[in-house]
Amino acid sequence: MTEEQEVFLQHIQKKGLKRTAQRDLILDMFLRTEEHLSSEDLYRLVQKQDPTIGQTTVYRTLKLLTEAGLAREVRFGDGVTHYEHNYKHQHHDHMICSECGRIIEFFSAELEAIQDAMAAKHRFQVTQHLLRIIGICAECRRALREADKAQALVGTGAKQTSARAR
Amino acid sequence: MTEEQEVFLQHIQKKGLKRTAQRDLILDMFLRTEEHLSSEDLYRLVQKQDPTIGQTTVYRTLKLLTEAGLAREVRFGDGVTHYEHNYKHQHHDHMICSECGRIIEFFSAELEAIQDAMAAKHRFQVTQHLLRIIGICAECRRALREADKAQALVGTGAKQTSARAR
DNA sequence: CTCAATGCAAAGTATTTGCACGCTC
DNA sequence: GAGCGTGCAAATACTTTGCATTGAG
Repeated sequence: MTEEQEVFLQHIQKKGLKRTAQRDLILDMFLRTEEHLSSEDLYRLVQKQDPTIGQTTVYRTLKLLTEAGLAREVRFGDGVTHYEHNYKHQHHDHMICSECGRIIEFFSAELEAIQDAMAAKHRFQVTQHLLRIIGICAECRRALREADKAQALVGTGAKQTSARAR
Repeated sequence: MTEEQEVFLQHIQKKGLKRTAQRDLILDMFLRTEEHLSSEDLYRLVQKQDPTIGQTTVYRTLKLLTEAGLAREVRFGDGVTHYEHNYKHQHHDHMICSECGRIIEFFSAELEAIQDAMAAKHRFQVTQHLLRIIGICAECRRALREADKAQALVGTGAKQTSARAR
């Protein structure tokens, strides 16, 4: 039994809820995945193990995991709620590449400190914070540069877009 | 004709689009409002001036304003897209009170600098960034403290929620 | 006179809820 | 056994799309 499972059980019991095979499986699949999962993603993973499980249960269980402090909701702005590990995981922020969708996690103690200072200045009691940097990752930048180079060699006036919208 | 209207017209023309009474009105109402508007909010405002205008047009025009650089999409995580002024407005971030929904805008040059430094470290080219601090604002904190105090005086075991969910 | 814009209704997404049945505690 | 949990379908909330009509350039 992992520490996370302990935490989950304790939360379950404290709230007078029940342990079920579905919840166990969903937690298990969630823990195995070190990525940002949407409910849909997790649903698909869980389905492979037990096709009878319902989408609704995954939604509900993710809420439960969030309450228990095991998961954290992250919204990247595409209308889908993603979840990531939150138990004994240091808080971190995200850079999102608008070209390839890659997500880079990073952490800066300075950043955290300044955020806290700003909050204190407004006598605002922080519950959580979320920082999202959107832009173009190193690889996509290189790819784009090469595309432009190729383009320059062709030297025609043909309109080709080297940058794409998301 | 304000500068913003110029910008809008230029964008319209550059893209071979057309100027319409609806677009003018929507832009006008948007400019008059120094708040974070959802499409729904703006729709209601615009309706007062011209009840024949459709929700769809407001959605479409807000996208247009965003393209033109006049508006900026902000998602606070409640599933609704909000828009705020973006033309010659300094970038700023938000603290959101989970009790009353109040939104406090703030800016920190240090914060911006560190974000840029973090991005540079990952050779990530920043397009935009978004920082959201969620917590409890000064007023709600005070209200909650007072509620707790009153509660303590009563001294009963009666369950009263001093904190509310959103 | 052409093509974009509009408004409506319908379709899409993502998520939540009502409900009858099944399973923990 | 009592009540929570489950899966389904339906509902909801926000946003986008198809389409016929209207209107700008």
